[in-house]
Amino acid sequence: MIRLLLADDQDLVRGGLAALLSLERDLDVVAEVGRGDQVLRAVTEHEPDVALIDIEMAGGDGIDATAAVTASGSPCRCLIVTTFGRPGYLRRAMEAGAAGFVVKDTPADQLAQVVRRVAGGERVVDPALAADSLAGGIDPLTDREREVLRAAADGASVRTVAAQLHLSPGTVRNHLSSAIGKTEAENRYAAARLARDRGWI
Amino acid sequence: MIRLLLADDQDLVRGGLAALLSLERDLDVVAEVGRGDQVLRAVTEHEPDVALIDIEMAGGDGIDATAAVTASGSPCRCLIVTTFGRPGYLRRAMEAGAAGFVVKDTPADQLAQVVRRVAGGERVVDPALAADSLAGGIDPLTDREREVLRAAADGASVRTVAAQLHLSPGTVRNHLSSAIGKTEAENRYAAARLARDRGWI
DNA sequence: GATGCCCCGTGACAGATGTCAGGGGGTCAC
DNA sequence: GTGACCCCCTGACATCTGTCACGGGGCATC
Repeated sequence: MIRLLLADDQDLVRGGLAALLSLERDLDVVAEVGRGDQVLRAVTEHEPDVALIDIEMAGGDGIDATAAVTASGSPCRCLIVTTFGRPGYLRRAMEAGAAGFVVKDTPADQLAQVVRRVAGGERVVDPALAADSLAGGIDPLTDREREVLRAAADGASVRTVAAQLHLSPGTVRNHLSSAIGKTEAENRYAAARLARDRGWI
Repeated sequence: MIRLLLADDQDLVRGGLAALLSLERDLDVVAEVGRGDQVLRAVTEHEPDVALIDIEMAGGDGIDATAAVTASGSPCRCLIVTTFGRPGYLRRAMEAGAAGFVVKDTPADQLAQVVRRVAGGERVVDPALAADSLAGGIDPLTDREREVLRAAADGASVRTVAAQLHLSPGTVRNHLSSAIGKTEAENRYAAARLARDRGWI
């Protein structure tokens, strides 16, 4: 039997996945959690072979949870199952020690097979996504640029961002301008959107 | 037997819901679709009693799909099952003739009961959401304002938006200004974010 | 020590943006 | 037919934004 942990903040999705995977004779869902920061504890407590982890969860990023499991030295293998196939997510997940990465568009009948391969020691990555990730290139932004872009992403004025980060307005504008140039966007908002889609911020 | 149609663009979620609902003896999933614009055809073809429809789908809004089913005169009752509990979504769904509205945070073991109640003729609405909806107020935007705001939301320039909607740049700026005023936002992007969170666009 | 990169800041410029006043046209309800 | 809306457009204005040139300081690496 392959023991599974499910981490997803949407109850219906989690329950659905549990029902789906329980149809397989060799799979056993031994625990479910609804928050990223509960993953590690559940892993140590229930000792699953594979943890299926969503990225965007209330209460902690799934990638952080993956990193925590990896750092703990647990033999549990983390399989990211996420809505958003952003190249940056894939890269960050792999850096965090994930053993697999699939998007929720994956056909339902393939999930069990992916779980088995991950449990068997393989690394399983959505092939289309892997290509995107290579094509998308690496993050050209500096730490400050990321920070400023993130702060400005939802429409805050330059003055607000400057006050928030304890910078002069001119400096904020310079960082934004630089980020806009690097992303080849038309303005800060398009730049923020691009950076987010690529998983840079 | 209650006949069900599932509409969700994420294969894993759809498959999970199907597995979950198939555990119930009185429920029968007779069809699945992955696009909003395929809902109506599937309804006429398979004649389900209840259609579970996601809102945010590739290939057509679930609310539009609900409206189409309602307009067709089909006896099929539409139950919106969505990630985002935005007040405006609820209102729009109800206007489109939805018979129920639940978020994906709903406990998995309650879904079947909701489906039965909807099939039985009840209107079932997430209670917390209904309260939000009443508190959130109604959409003050005009059709044009919504359209312009949506087009400008991801960073397109005024010129681009104007060309896209066949308007003069000045008119676009006037609509945007009006929308900004109504949402009490600082700029178009903050206005777009606010309007989206409230389900207005 | 020189070079390179990043950070922080200033000043200046063109162009974009948000706002306002004003005008013409359409539709709908009273 | 008179308002009350909404739509579309114009022109003008102050402000914000994106860009550039320039400087100083810190911290690496060679």
